[in-house]
Amino acid sequence: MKRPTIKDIAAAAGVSKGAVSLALNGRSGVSEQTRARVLAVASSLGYRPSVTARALSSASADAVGLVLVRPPRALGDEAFFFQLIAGMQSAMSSALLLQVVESREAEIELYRRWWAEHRVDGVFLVDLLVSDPRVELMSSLGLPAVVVGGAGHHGELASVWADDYAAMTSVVEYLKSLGHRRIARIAGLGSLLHTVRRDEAFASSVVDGGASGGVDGVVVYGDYSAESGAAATRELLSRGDRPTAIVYDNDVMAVAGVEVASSLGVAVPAELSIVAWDDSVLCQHGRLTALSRDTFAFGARAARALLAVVGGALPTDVEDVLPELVVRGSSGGAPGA
Amino acid sequence: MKRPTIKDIAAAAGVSKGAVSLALNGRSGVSEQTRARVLAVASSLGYRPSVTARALSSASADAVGLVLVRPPRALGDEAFFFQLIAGMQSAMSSALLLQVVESREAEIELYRRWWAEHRVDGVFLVDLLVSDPRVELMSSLGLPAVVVGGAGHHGELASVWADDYAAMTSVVEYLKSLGHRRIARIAGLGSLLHTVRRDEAFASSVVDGGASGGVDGVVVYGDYSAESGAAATRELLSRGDRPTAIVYDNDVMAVAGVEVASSLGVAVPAELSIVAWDDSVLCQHGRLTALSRDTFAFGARAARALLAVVGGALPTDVEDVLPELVVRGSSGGAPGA
DNA sequence: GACCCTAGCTAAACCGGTTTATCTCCGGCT
DNA sequence: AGCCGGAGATAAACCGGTTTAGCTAGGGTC
Repeated sequence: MKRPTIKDIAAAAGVSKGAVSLALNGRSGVSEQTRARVLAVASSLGYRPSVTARALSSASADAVGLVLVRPPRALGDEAFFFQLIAGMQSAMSSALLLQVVESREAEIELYRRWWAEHRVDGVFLVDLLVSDPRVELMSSLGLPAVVVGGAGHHGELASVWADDYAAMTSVVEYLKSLGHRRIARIAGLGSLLHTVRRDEAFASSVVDGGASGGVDGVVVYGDYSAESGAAATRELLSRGDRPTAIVYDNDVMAVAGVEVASSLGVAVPAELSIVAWDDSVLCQHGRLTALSRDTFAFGARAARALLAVVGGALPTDVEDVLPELVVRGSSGGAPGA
Repeated sequence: MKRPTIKDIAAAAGVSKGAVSLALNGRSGVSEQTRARVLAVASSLGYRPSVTARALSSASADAVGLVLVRPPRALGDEAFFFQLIAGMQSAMSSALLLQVVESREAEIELYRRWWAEHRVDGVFLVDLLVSDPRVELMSSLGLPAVVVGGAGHHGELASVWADDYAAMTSVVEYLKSLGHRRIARIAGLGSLLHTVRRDEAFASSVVDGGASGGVDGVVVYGDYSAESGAAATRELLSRGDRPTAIVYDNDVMAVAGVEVASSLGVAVPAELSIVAWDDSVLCQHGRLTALSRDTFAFGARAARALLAVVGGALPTDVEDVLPELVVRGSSGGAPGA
């Protein structure tokens, strides 16, 4: 009652192991007649190839990898990643090898190992850094990879990204059009590429003269946690010339910001407009104006891109649809405007 | 510059492959002197064993599995699972093989395959059903497994669980003490074991005479989605004798319930008290009274239990701490009480 | 001195596939 | 008739480990 192996099929079909392998993989070297017989025997025996054995002789591993570098406890609140993972899975029939590690060094070591052992066919690269060493690593290893969320082109790698620059510009323009002249930004980790992109867009559209003239823009950095969002908001709101609008880099920080504002007696949106990046159940329920994108679909797109690269396709850059600003109750005209 | 294999070490240390294997795995059959030499050579060469090859010869696979049966898109909003996964990872050094499938049959097929190929050392079983076929399957396969969240004892399997019965009872008692006499419950999938447990506890404590006497209790089933929570709430609130308190089986449905209540002009908590199961950022920000437990720690505990079973320990049942009711703004005295 | 046991090691089989080298047979061409 | 080429198949090597059978040398026992 053991699961049948290629050897059993060979015996049952009266051919050699090698012939069975060729037949099953649709390669030439066996007659159509033999191939048909082998396939028949295989299916009648309920044969399923062993991914483990196959991986050992340097073929497909039937899995792709994702490594997240985070303090594990902080991860659970980030709905973004889970949405992304769910989306990836929806477009893949293979399994996802997931591991959370503490350091970038451990991450790199893991890639080396997984690839050397053919445990994965390819990997997703998230949280791209400015001049990220992983890009070079993938090329030198020859490990198929897709950069997820890092705008622009990265060496020889495929990437799937959304235009953070344009999105940030649209948010600032929206706020300016409402009469805001002191706009703040509570950013995420400054080491991440997309943070830098957003910084650039923010800086550029803030100083941009245009019809509305330049405005005052200040940036404070957080780490996506509610605590850091609250602290940053508190700092901004306690200034003499406090901003009339704040753009947050994620939903958790934005929600924390709303809390702080209300506890300080600052009315939202009458005295302070709040915009969150990345929509979620949290924003929907909190009625937060948010930059919304379909993270699930984004994940699915990333998975398809990775499968293509694994399949030998030339790496391409896929731009996701532009995040759309969903206006809810947390934003409005500037006070006195 | 290829990664060194056991063969390279053998050559460098001047012994056979077999001796190297014995030495590295701390097994008897080699002298301490030889072992030391082999270990020295191995570390100087930066040797890392190949999990793939090792798995093939029926040893450790250095990974554990988790299969989720869900429509993938619905998954992303369930912070619970991601918290759980993050917690699991925090207590494991091995990777997690994660796959989302559409059907229970596919799930079972996956367990068979993963185990036959030694792709995993063990699996987590979540969303336990009433008389779940997986329990029997694990025993017959001999696949180490831990039941996560299914109260009670399951065949020969280890389990990690929280006392849903006691928790539900405490919620109902709390509501009764506030004067509520018509209490409803919006449950999750009726096929899940923990739903049944909560049903039993709910039914029992609702009819329980005690000091406060019996109360009216009705149960409606949802599927954890915001839509189903909203629909169920709408149904309950449009009844003639609408409940004055509703207990939800998860956070997403509870939050949707708050929305519906306010859209129907039913004041929370003045006219309707709402209690959510499983606390989350969502509940915290929505100021929902919720049954809170540390899902992250729960996941970590489950991981440790699985590692123990994989390591050959006798399966045990570990009871998690009792979920604690965190009272926030969504619950209060019954109207007119 | 014959016998047995054991520690310490080697050679080889094995896990379940893929891949390469080799062998045979058959047909076509000159 | 002799030679070549290719199709179809097989045997064997290989991937990187684990495991078992077997060999050798040394020590203890009677």
